Amino acid sequence: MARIDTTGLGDFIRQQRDQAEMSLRQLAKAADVSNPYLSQVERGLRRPSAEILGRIASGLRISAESLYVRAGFLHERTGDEAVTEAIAADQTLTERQRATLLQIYGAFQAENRAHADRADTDDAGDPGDTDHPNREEPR
Amino acid sequence: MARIDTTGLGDFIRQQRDQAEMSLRQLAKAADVSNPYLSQVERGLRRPSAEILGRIASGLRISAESLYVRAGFLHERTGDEAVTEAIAADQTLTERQRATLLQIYGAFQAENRAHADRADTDDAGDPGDTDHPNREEPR
DNA sequence: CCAGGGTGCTTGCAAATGCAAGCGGGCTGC
DNA sequence: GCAGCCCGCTTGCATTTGCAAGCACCCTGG
Repeated sequence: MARIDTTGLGDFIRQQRDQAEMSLRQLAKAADVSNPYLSQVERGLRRPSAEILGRIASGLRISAESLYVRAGFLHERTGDEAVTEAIAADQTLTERQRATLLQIYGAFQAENRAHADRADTDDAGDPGDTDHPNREEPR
Repeated sequence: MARIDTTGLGDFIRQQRDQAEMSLRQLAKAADVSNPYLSQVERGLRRPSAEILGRIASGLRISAESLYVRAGFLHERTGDEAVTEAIAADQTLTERQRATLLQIYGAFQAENRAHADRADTDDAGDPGDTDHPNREEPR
């Protein structure tokens, strides 16, 4: 009983597979992975390599990143981390432009924090009533 | 025989290691990976698992993502994709703030494009792969 | 000269990955 | 009944990962 215990990853995969209403063999074929191995992965008996993980992700039509995060190969990034990192890493911007963006971003966050602090009493100004679900559609 | 040909990943790691002025053994220790194995990885003889890859990334003080991209486990996201996605997905901002940031970002890019256009005509769209891998700035 | 430490590389070997083949069981239709 | 086709799971087994130990080489310095 080599209890490898990658549970969470396997559960997640199975959950996604159920949600997509695919059988284990269907996903195995779509992901180009043998069905016995996929079965073992889903039950946490085996720890799939990154390549297999990527294929499973593509078979599930989800981003590989989410699986890597689930597998613990990539640490989850909260929204603000993602933004600051992405901006800092963007080589298409000049250093000054990056700094400007980061500054504005920080100001927005500070503003929101201040708002949140005195949330209940004073709610003048920003009518944050409806946030339109814009085109960001997870596929 | 088994020419695995993960070249590009190994070269990238060695290049980053050189740039950080670390010896192979130093990086091996920092990454908690055996030095023979790291040597083989750098020469493209072995294909490291995601876990080892993550450890190497941490030893190099670079993001794990860049290594995954290099290893072909994650498709590359150009800087602007990453930024726009991150901003659009950030739920700590109001819709208006997101729109503002995206607008500013777009303006910066347009500005840079204009600059690049009248800078020189030869450099076509090729994103130079070896220039600046996204090295995170220590804050 | 040669101990001591540095560099990277080669060599077996335990352990893990990933698969082909096969197993038991549940349906449907002939 | 039973042939055919699904479902998921178990079982060997070739291949690969990743490491401990050891090799050859280059510097310093006592």
